Amino acid sequence: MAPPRSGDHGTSAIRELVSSSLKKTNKMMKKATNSKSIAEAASAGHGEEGKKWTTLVHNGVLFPPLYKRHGVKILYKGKPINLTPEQEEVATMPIYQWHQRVVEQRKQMSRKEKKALKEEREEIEEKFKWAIIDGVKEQVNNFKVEPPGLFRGRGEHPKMGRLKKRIRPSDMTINIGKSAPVPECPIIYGGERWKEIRHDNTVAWLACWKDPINQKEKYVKLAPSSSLKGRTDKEKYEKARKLKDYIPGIRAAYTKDFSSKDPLKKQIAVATYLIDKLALRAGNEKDEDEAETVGCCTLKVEHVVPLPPNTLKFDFLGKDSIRYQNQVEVEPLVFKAIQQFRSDKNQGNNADLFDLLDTNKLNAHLKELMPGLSAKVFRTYNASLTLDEMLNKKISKGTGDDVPEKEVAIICNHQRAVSKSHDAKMSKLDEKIEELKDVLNELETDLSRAKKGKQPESSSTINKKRKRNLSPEAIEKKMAQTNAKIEKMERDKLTKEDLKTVALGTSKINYLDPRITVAWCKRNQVPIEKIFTKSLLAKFAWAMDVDPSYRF
DNA sequence: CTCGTTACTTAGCATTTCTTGT
DNA sequence: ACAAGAAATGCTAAGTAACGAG
Repeated sequence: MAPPRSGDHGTSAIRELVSSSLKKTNKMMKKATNSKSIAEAASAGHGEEGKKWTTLVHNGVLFPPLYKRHGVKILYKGKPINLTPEQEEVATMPIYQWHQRVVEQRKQMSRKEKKALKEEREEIEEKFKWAIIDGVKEQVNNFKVEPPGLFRGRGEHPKMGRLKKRIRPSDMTINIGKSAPVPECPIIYGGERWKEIRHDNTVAWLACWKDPINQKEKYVKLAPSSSLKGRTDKEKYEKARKLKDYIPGIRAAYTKDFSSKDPLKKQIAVATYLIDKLALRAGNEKDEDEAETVGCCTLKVEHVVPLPPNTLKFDFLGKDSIRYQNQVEVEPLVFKAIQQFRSDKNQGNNADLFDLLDTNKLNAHLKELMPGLSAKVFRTYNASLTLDEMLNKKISKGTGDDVPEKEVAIICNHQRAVSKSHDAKMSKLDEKIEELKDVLNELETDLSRAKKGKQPESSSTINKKRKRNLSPEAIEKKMAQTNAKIEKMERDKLTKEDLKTVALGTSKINYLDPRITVAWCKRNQVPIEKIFTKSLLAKFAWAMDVDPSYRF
């Protein structure tokens, strides 16, 4: 029997790293692995309800270096002002040129210096990088404490520009196994204590603190490659697959409720329809001091415009203030319902479209239809099912004409800003295509001359070198190659333009059941490394042994 | 039921690293 | 050997959703 789950996750490289650094923590390991049998017993059966681990050992978190004074004074009414270190630190944050200079200095450093600095950094980080959970050494995701700075936020955030203050050990709660040594507070904070020490094995976090900007709890957790994360990720996809079995019934139920006399039922039905059909997010209520964004339940009248006979025009800012614009034909009853919801509201455009509804009620209703169902499951279901269908309908593999993930990214509205260099890249491609076309023209002249047994002309502006006297066949072959190059570049150009605002990575990380991809690779003899990066391979280690016939 | 709290996933963009063409 | 460009990773903000107290 394999040691606890270490065999089915992590690359050999990771394992090598692990074993080399294990020596240092050998003592702790011993203690942790001694309870292995308990851990196995827990995970073999169902374990205790809500229990995430039995033993947990880690070294806490790594704080950023304290601020180092530079002593440059700022002028106020022409006079230099004395600043306290704290004031100077904040004053330095908005000074763009100063930061540019720091960046420039770093660039100037030689390769060697950079490497040395990096190694030094890695040595410090090594200690915090790992946790031992139920006897297995796993990577910690975010062991570096977020440094202080000026808060930007996304979109029109009311708190933009606020100072995000430094996090200290006294802000930090540590969660760790009862028998594990409590990590020491860093000495630079001279005798400061952790805020609290907990031994809560019903949660997956190693440390937490309150974000000073939004007063929300933030957590230090294990990396996506960990078996704990892998397990929950797999469960997410299994739940989405279960929805597949329930979906006919769910659709029948909400279709029936489109004409319900109970107004709440009717709103739930229409909202569920939109979440199912358009993969909208649930839409929790938001505070005044957050950017004004919406999801399904928080849509306003102005966000959904009915265009007769049965089209809805959506236009609103969703998560991260990303604009959702879409125009879709809907069921006539849904169209009518939306018209009615809109006209019911006499407060105008800013009124809630689903005024009787919130995510609590919606999810409570979904739970009645399928155990564990909530709004977000529909996004996973929709994305994964779409990919599965795309990959299995196209028999003509490897044409490379279309990116199957694009469809999914568009459904989920995963967008990205057009890169600064996009236009430059496109014109460069154009240039190269023009060059190749010139080459082609010249080859054509050469060909007709060669056919008549003449030497090629050597007056080319492109190629000053004297040409070889090639046979017509050889020239034709060259022409075909050049043509193929041009066509490839034209295709590249099209896809590049097509995908310039589409973020393909988000769905790959969060919505697409990796087993679909792995199985497809197995069926088509495509190495999985071509599709998943190193970190995705680690994250999806649990999916690698899937049967080639797997369907979502 | 509502509200604040808690714990977790999902997200785009900045930064770093790798690859490629010269 | 190197710079430019592409790809990968890192960072942390911004969501979802469950839960418990009143």
